[in-house]
Amino acid sequence: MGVIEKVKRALATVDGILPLDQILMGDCIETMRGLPAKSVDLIFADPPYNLQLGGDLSRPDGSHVDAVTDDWDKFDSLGAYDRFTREWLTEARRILKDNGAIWVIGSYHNIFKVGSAIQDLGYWILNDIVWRKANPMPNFKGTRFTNAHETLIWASTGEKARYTFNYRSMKTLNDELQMRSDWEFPICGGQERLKKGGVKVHPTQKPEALIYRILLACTKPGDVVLDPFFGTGTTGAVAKRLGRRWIGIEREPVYIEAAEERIAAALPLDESALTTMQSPKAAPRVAFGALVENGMLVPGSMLTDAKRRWSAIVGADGSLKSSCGQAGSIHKLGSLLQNAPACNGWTFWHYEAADGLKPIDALRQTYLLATQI
Amino acid sequence: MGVIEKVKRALATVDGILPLDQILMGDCIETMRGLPAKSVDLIFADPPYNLQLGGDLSRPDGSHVDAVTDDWDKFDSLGAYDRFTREWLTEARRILKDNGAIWVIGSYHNIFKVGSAIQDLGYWILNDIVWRKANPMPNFKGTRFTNAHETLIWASTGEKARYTFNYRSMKTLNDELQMRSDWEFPICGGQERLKKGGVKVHPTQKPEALIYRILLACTKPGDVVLDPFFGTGTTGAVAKRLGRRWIGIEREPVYIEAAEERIAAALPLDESALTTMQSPKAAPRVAFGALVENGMLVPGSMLTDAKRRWSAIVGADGSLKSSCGQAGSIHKLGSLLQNAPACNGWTFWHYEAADGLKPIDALRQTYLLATQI
DNA sequence: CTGCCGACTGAATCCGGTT
DNA sequence: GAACCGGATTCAGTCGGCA
Repeated sequence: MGVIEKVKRALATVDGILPLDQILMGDCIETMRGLPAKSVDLIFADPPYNLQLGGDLSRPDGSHVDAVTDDWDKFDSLGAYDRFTREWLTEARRILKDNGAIWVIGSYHNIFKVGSAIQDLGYWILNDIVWRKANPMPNFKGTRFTNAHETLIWASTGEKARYTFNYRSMKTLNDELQMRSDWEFPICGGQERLKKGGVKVHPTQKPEALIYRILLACTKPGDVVLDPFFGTGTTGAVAKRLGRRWIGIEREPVYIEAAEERIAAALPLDESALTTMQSPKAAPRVAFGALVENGMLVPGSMLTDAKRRWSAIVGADGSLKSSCGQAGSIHKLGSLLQNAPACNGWTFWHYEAADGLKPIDALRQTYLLATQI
Repeated sequence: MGVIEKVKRALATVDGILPLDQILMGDCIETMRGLPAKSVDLIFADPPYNLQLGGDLSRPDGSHVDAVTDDWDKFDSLGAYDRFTREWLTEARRILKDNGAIWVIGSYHNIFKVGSAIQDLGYWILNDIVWRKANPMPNFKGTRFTNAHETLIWASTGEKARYTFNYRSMKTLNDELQMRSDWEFPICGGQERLKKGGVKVHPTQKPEALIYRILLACTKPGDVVLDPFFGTGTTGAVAKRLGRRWIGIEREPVYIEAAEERIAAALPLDESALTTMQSPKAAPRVAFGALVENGMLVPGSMLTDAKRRWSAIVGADGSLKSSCGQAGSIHKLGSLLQNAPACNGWTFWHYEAADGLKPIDALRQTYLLATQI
């Protein structure tokens, strides 16, 4: 640990001052002990899964599967993993504000231990969320079902605790349907996947779209998000983009270095580039929010109707806000402004393209083309 | 309990004879204790979820836990549910054959306790499966994500245990793609939903399609399926349709009555429909040498791989010899040349047919057809 | 510049019968 | 029970090379 980190941790401990927008190098549990009680709004945690892989695995074509063999995923026994889980979850609950909440992601290897501990420690589960992978690794030997999803648990600090849930944002993001407990995203790859010398920096980097949705749903701008298993800093990068404050805890200097660089390059929303995220596999129906989530339309950009009589600003959740303060989905705001009973937002709203005004439906078509074929 | 049931249970206990295709009335755990060890092939269990609903929780002895009003009670109910879960899962493991398996369905209220117990008791989790509800109940208050799925756990009796998985059947069922761990079905309604006087008989009747896929994937015709929380007998009805034997345990006479009626009306599929896609493993083994013996390949002829990178000469004994002097079976030489841990010689090696290069597996298929019919 | 083809890859508890 | 060895087994997507 460097001098600066030591000073930061000392400050955090003695004065109750949070080391915001920083990575604390060190052991997860020990470092959490140095953070003040009831001080953060949200915790996102991607702990080791305790995979217990047997021998090598090869594909039908004979090539070798690159497994997660890192030391940080090794535990002596199921009991040891259980104790580790309960220890960090205990610290997490101490650090959370009363109205805070926690998200934990895992697979069947560990999520039942995590969920069980969460319940035992007095948290109150609000939902379990399924991340359906659009492109999971197949089961090469044909011995089981393709392991095509991971599970997230969302819990408040207790049964009576209040918590943040931006219901409208989620509904708008999902094209005016309630957001369900099953979410589909592709695994993290392509440009988004951090590499060094052509080799992936971290074996289990999570997609930004996943964290984006969580932070959008469960935090307000300015809220403090703690990630005790920071890795290469997906949580930090998304928090910065969304105007949230963040704290990361990470043990491995290699990951920290990659994360620092990555977060420094991340742009807050109104400046962020068009291609920050990978396209997800498209559902037949495209939610307007998906275009925003995937960077095809930048939050803060302006839409108008074809004759530029009305204009509106795109929100981070895929909502639109007009200059006179009205807001809603693309369809709802269109009908409001025109004082019409209904409106097809896809053809009504236009964006400024390089070669002139175009309906946002063109973006939807592009999106479909990019993701369907 | 009627006299007949008593006699049946006595038989099961004393003689190790299974009471097949019958509903045993009684407490789940107590009745399971009367069944012989290592006697059933599959257990499907839909235990009560009633963890956080206050007074609905039943203790293992059948008594009801009072409404949860304070922390002490909450801990007590959580602990009571945990003990109940571990008790019935312990009996289940005793009853299962070594090569048997168990499926349990639950929601976030109970599935983490169930999964944790399954791991602690020595079962080996094979997959967790997500049932995505096509038509879930919305979250009326808008306070959380729509709870649109339930989770199933599939586990064998231990890490090294064999288990049944009809891979080909599942792949065929899924349009020639591996079956994934996320399944979509509508909730049980319409004609399928059992009603009496317009009121649903059971509050949580599961769709037959769900059980159908499970039994098709994890049992063979004639296998014995036990459902310790039989309810209105979905497991029995599907088992009968699919030509599997079944045993149900249920406490409530109302459910039993509905189940008996329902199962009596269920029609078995005829045998031809039960013939599912076979794994190649089930086909008789053909020695490569047999093809040579039968003149389908002439000793001295040349085989190559699909890209003609390697070639070898067929020996009179069905061995292959490469130009660089290496020799062995079709599999061994394939792996040697490629420097791979393993190789399926049937698909690796090709012969020169009239219409181009073909895998020698085609010859095997011809041979099988000629000798089987 | 585009389009096609091949190589590569991702949190994976990944074989089974016979000697 | 260990060792042997026959032989079954993959989906979606990205990226680079080449025509």
